[in-house]
Amino acid sequence: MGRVFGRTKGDAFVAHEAQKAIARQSLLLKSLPDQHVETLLSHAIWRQYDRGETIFVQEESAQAVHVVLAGWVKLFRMSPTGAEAVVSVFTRGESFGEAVALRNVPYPVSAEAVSACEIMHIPSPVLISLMKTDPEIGISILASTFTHLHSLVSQLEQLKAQTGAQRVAEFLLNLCDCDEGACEVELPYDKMLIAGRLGMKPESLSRAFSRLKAVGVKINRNHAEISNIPQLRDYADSDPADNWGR
Amino acid sequence: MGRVFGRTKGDAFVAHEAQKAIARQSLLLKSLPDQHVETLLSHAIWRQYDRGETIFVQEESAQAVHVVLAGWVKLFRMSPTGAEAVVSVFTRGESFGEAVALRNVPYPVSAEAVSACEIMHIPSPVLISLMKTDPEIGISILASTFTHLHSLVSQLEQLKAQTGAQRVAEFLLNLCDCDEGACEVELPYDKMLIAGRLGMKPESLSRAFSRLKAVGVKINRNHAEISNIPQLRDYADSDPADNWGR
DNA sequence: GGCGTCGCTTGACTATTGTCATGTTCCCGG
DNA sequence: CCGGGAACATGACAATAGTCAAGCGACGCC
Repeated sequence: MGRVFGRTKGDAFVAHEAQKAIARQSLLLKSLPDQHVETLLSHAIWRQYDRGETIFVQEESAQAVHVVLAGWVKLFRMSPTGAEAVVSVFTRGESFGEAVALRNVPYPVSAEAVSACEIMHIPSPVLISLMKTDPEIGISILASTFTHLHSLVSQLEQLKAQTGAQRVAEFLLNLCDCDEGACEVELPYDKMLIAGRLGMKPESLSRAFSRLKAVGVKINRNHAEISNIPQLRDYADSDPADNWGR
Repeated sequence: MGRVFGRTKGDAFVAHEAQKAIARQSLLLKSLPDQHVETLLSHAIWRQYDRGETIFVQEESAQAVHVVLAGWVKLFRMSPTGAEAVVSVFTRGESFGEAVALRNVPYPVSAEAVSACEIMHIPSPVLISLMKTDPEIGISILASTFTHLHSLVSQLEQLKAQTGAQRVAEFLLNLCDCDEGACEVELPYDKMLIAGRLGMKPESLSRAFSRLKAVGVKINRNHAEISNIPQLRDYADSDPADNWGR
């Protein structure tokens, strides 16, 4: 199998139109003029990764921006003691590594495929040279970066101000399309990862799910039923200090 | 007093050279060509704020990038229940609001002066027009933004992987100049804010300080003595699960 | 088709943190 | 110099989350 760079980091493939279409719809590219998009697509490196494969590791220096076309990718940090902190989880149409790629600094996190993945890598020199011809590209990159910044801020707020069960409730609510009545959703990746993403242990996640039964949530394998969305939202935003019935 | 825009948001003042010098050394400006720096300085709005004064609030739309010249500023989020989550605390030479200013989107956080402050505001139109002439500006802004991103990632890791006392230990270590032997530092702002910044209640911070006595830390008012920096670092990075002597 | 691994759940126990109440000290304004 | 209030410390208690251990069940591999 053709290993690019001779490293065991993903197998190269040739992009089909369907894959390019996904890339075009990504937050990073969708607001750029077509001409630039085509340039970027034609210089991109396309790879697929198996579940568990490493995409890059902390401290490695950044050479590309990554756009997920299919599958799920987690960004995480290892603390000196070996504890893993999941920083974010990305899927189809999302991109990461923007701010790092342009500065040639080391990644602050590691990235790993948590399911089979297809990823498009845009080499940073391509991006930089294009940016010199059109500052609009810079704005686009800033937009993506800001989205990440925003999501990190939200996570911080949640960790600091909510209990585990409440964070799980918000997680479920984000999965729902509708915003009232009942809803059924599939959990997008396994519970161990969900636990990590929400800053808790798998055991605590299990218990959080049990607790949510009281506010009309039923979990079966990776399938979740929410009987009353507003009720769940109330729970998620309620003050843990108030003695909520229970 | 001359309220700019007729709002009660800071008093305008005319910048002295000393203040401009601080601005020039800020991460945001220091790598830019002199010519651009002068343009930005000459278009900047200079204001001072009293302790407790609001600089901007969440949801307000961003119109400028902010550079702290003196004093301390906190960025925080209010959860629906009224709990406050401190996202970051900035001081002399640091800037915030870069990513938001360029997109004209609402701030995800509120900003408040926690001590008397002097702040330089660079209106975003000035920045944007300059960016169109020189994409290097975009890179500079991305650099600042990346620094914030990185610090948020570190905070997330700490919150997810360390106990309160360990976070306090890291906080103290960041305050030290030296990296071995003993050290004395002043706590830069009051303990309530430190507690917020580290994601805990003031009571927990008090207890964390007591605990740190066991690893050679003495706190007296806002003065801290660390008798052995490597020992403290070991403590901060040790695994809470291991039964560390105690 | 059996079997082992791994993800997941549950229970018992411990540790950490938040909450509430109380008391001290310090700072600021009369 | 004397209150009054805010910041801070401390104790008792409750709630929450982590740890350890055991057990279940699905999936893949031989």
